[in-house]
Amino acid sequence: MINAMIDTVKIAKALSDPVRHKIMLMLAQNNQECCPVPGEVEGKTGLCNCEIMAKLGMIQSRVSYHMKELVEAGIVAEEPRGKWKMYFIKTKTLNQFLEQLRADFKLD
Amino acid sequence: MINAMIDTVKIAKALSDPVRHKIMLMLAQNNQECCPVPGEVEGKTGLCNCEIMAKLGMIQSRVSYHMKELVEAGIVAEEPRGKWKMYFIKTKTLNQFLEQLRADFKLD
DNA sequence: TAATCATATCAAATTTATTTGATTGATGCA
DNA sequence: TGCATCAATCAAATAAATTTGATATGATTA
Repeated sequence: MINAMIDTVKIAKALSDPVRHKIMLMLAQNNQECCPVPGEVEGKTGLCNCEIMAKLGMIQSRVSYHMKELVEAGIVAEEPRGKWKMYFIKTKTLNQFLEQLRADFKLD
Repeated sequence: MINAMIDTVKIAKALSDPVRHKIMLMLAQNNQECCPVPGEVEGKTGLCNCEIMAKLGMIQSRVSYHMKELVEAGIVAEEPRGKWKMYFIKTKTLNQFLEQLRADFKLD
């Protein structure tokens, strides 16, 4: 499979909102408590929408909006689990993002 | 000197605008043509405002606004050179930014 | 000093992003 | 089927970011 082009501006924008940053931290910590079937993608377990709502104390449509932004930026994967939806951090894409920045800005 | 705290959300926001991303790429390429005294910070040469305006074809106040955003995010340094102002990419801070993301998101 | 040049700042206009509450659609279960 | 649950979408409201043109500041030069 050919690597998708990394849109660094788009990913940076996804990470530039405090709510989404918190969500990413949560996803990275592999927490999952409320959903019956823990998911696994790239060796990581995921979170469902309901748990994110609970942890952040935010209403459903707000969480849904931000999850969509993260998915569209390509740094979060989603997978339906019955009427739930599990979200997973896309480690590979984030690594590519960092590599791209490293190359663009000539870092070490 | 103690390392300044890295505000990843703030830096991501700075990088999330296409104009600023272009500017960062330009700064990373060490170009400098129009200014009499090339600057040097962290081993990099810099760019003056006027050259950024010319390269991007943008008016002065617009460039000034974006440079301020980059400086306030901590990823660009500025240094007056007479009536010009030179800008430098802050490689160290960008490296710290990447390291922070790597740790936050448990990347390799 | 006066004029010029480079940049900063400001207010207004515009555009884009975020939040909310309501509604819809889809799934699972009684 | 009918009901309950979870998530997506929509429209409206709000907030934040960006752009522009005008003006101000500060340095250089004639």
